[in-house]
Amino acid sequence: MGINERKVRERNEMRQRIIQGAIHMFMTEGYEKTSIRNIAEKIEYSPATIYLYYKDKDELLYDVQKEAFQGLLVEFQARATATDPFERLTQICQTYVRFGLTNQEMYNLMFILKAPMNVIEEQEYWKNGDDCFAFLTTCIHECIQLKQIRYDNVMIAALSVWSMAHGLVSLDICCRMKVMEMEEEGVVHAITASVNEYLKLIKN
Amino acid sequence: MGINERKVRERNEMRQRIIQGAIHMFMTEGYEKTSIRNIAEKIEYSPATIYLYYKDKDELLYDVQKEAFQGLLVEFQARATATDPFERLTQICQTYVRFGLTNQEMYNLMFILKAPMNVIEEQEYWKNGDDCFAFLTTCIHECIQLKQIRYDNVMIAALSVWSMAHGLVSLDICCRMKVMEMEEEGVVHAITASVNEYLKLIKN
Amino acid sequence: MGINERKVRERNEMRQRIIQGAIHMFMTEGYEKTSIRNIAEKIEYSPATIYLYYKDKDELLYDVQKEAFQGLLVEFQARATATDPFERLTQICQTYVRFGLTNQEMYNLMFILKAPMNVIEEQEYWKNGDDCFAFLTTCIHECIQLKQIRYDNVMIAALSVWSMAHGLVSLDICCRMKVMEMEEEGVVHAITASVNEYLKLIKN
Amino acid sequence: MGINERKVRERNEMRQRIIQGAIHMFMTEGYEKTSIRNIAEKIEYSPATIYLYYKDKDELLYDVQKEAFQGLLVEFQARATATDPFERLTQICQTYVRFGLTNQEMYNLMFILKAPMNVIEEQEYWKNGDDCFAFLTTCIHECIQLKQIRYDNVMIAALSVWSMAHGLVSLDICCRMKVMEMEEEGVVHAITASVNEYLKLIKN
DNA sequence: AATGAATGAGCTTTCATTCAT
DNA sequence: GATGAATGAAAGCTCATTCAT
Repeated sequence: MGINERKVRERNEMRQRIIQGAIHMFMTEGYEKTSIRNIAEKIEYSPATIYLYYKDKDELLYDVQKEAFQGLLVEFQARATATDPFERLTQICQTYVRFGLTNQEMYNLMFILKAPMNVIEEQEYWKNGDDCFAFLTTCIHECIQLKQIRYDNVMIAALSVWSMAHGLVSLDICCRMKVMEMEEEGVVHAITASVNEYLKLIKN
Repeated sequence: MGINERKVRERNEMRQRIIQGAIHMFMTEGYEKTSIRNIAEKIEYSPATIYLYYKDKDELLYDVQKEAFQGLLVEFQARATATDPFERLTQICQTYVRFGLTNQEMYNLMFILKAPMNVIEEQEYWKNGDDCFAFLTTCIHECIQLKQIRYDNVMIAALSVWSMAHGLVSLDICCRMKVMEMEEEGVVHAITASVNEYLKLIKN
Repeated sequence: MGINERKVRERNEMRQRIIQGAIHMFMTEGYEKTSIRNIAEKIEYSPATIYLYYKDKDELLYDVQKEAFQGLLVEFQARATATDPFERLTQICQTYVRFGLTNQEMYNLMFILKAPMNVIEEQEYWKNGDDCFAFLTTCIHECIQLKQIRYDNVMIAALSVWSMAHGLVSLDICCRMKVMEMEEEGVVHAITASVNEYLKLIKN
Repeated sequence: MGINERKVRERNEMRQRIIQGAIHMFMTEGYEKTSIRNIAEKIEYSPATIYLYYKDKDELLYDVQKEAFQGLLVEFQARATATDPFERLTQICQTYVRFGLTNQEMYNLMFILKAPMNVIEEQEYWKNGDDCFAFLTTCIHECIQLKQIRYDNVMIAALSVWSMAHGLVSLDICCRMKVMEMEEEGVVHAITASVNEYLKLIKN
């Protein structure tokens, strides 16, 4: 028993080391320059070793993404704690945007890059995003039941809230905010304002 | 004068040829498989020739992006023709979403990919997206003046509308809709519904 | 004694398991995709375990080859049973060709691939092929004694018969029959015809 | 005109350089250790350069094989010059065997290795081996017309002669002659003897 | 203006093998 | 006896870019 458990633990520790190496490469060098070789070098193992833990690069990226989502969930649980559903929804939105803007490379991997999605088979759904999405959905469900928001369909409401937040964050990350003649500071302010306006709009 | 004009014209014609080759590669093979070599092959010139017209790949992509935006503008001008500002806003949103979902690779280049944005210098703004954004802004400006929508700040309103639409389209393109257990068909329906709900919400 | 015998038996059983795994890989995936790792996976042992039973890959292949030769010998014993030597020679040739064409990957290992031959030291002879070759030689010896064939030297005759059969089979396996403009079916027919013609030629 | 011709010539010269580099690697290091990188290093070019002249490794090997066949054809033309068809057939066989035994690695590439055959599309035939095979076929055709040999079908006869010679040479090259307890010298003698015996057998 | 030729740098992946446990 | 963990070495291949002509 103990021996098996140790083995499993060690295996997980190694996977963690790889994941952390990948995250480090992402954050310091960006996605483009993150290769299996680079990650291996970073954690001081040979490239071949990584293939003992991951079938291919996409699988590794998928796990890195999973890790990133756990980070977002932790943020949600720490910052979106209000008992009032609508108040909590506000906190969720603010946390989401804040997370995206401060962890741009991770956000990229979580919501924009295609690679990690390749491991998801046809007809299957995207498990990594599950818990965070459920966190949002649950909250919205409560909002609707209490008639706090002007949506009646949970799915549509959840998708809308998420899209608004994602739209704002991703346009910024992908540098598209440069259409507007604004300072960096102004952009962040506009994003926040837009989220708040949106929340006001949907409030009953 | 005549000679110079001809030269300029010829130069532009060649640039067009390159751009069209790139667009063709994008649409038939996708962004990942679009390399300078592939484009050159497509238009039956040597890779080196492309470098006579573009400093590097990013500059070329920037111009392809510009072309793509002209396409979107044409769509706007053709489909968002209502004289009533709010009605026109509705048409703009629908056209945008429709364009994104039917030209995914081009949308990718226009709003998601980082590469073409590298040419924009610090402090400069993003000229390619200009006209399309102005089209939206103008419309929203009118909506606000006629008090047709519940926003009062043009910038915030424009950013919000755009973000909502972009959020929906890009989450789909980037396969993130897979969190929700929906058929492909259902997804498109949900996107449309979300846009419509949003327009209802902002309507005065 | 009993203990030692059991150990030897167990060791042989394990070797058999490895060999059978290798054969399975050969036949289902072909030689190119047969790696130590694949074999180990197939028999559900670790790659390292194989090295407890075989010094290196070549040694393992040598043993797989030995097994394959036992298969050919069994075929000879089952199908080349005529008491008349020349008739038996005919049966041997037909069995050989048939075996080669229906077990191409194994034939490759037995008669073409270099790897398994690396274990044979200088000055040593090739024990794996021994029994099968003896089966042929014995038969030819009888043919010569009864003056049924137009050869007088057993070695030369055996080598000739073998070479003719091997030439035909291996040219087919190695795709060299493609010089001739023939259908797949025609090729098999030509091989059979060539063998028969050869037997007619050497018959006294 | 002159310019184009020079370009074509230079291109062929480069291809020759690559081919010769490959041949050199083959002969000094053997097939297994001949990689694109190795060849590139040998001729002091970068690996990428080779891909300007050959689509992939198989295509290069196909061309090396072509070169090797030209070498064999030259040998045929130099050594198989008798006007009497049967005599010429004898010369062909002897030349073939001699060529195989003295250029073992090239023979391997020409008649045994699978890689160069991958470029041949389904339904197509193997052009590289064409001329040499025709040289043999023509000769046999004449033999048959003059009733010098005991075969009546040209194809069967050609295939038989070739198979006998190839069987002898390839069994030697692939070290299978080690079944027989013979010195290296004895083996060569046995091969020669077998060819001669065969020729005697088929002679009318 | 156009290009043929070339490359440095990089990629993902696979393999036979070793060794401490 | 068995293995999990690890790796050095190598493979084929692609790309953006440069430069002499």
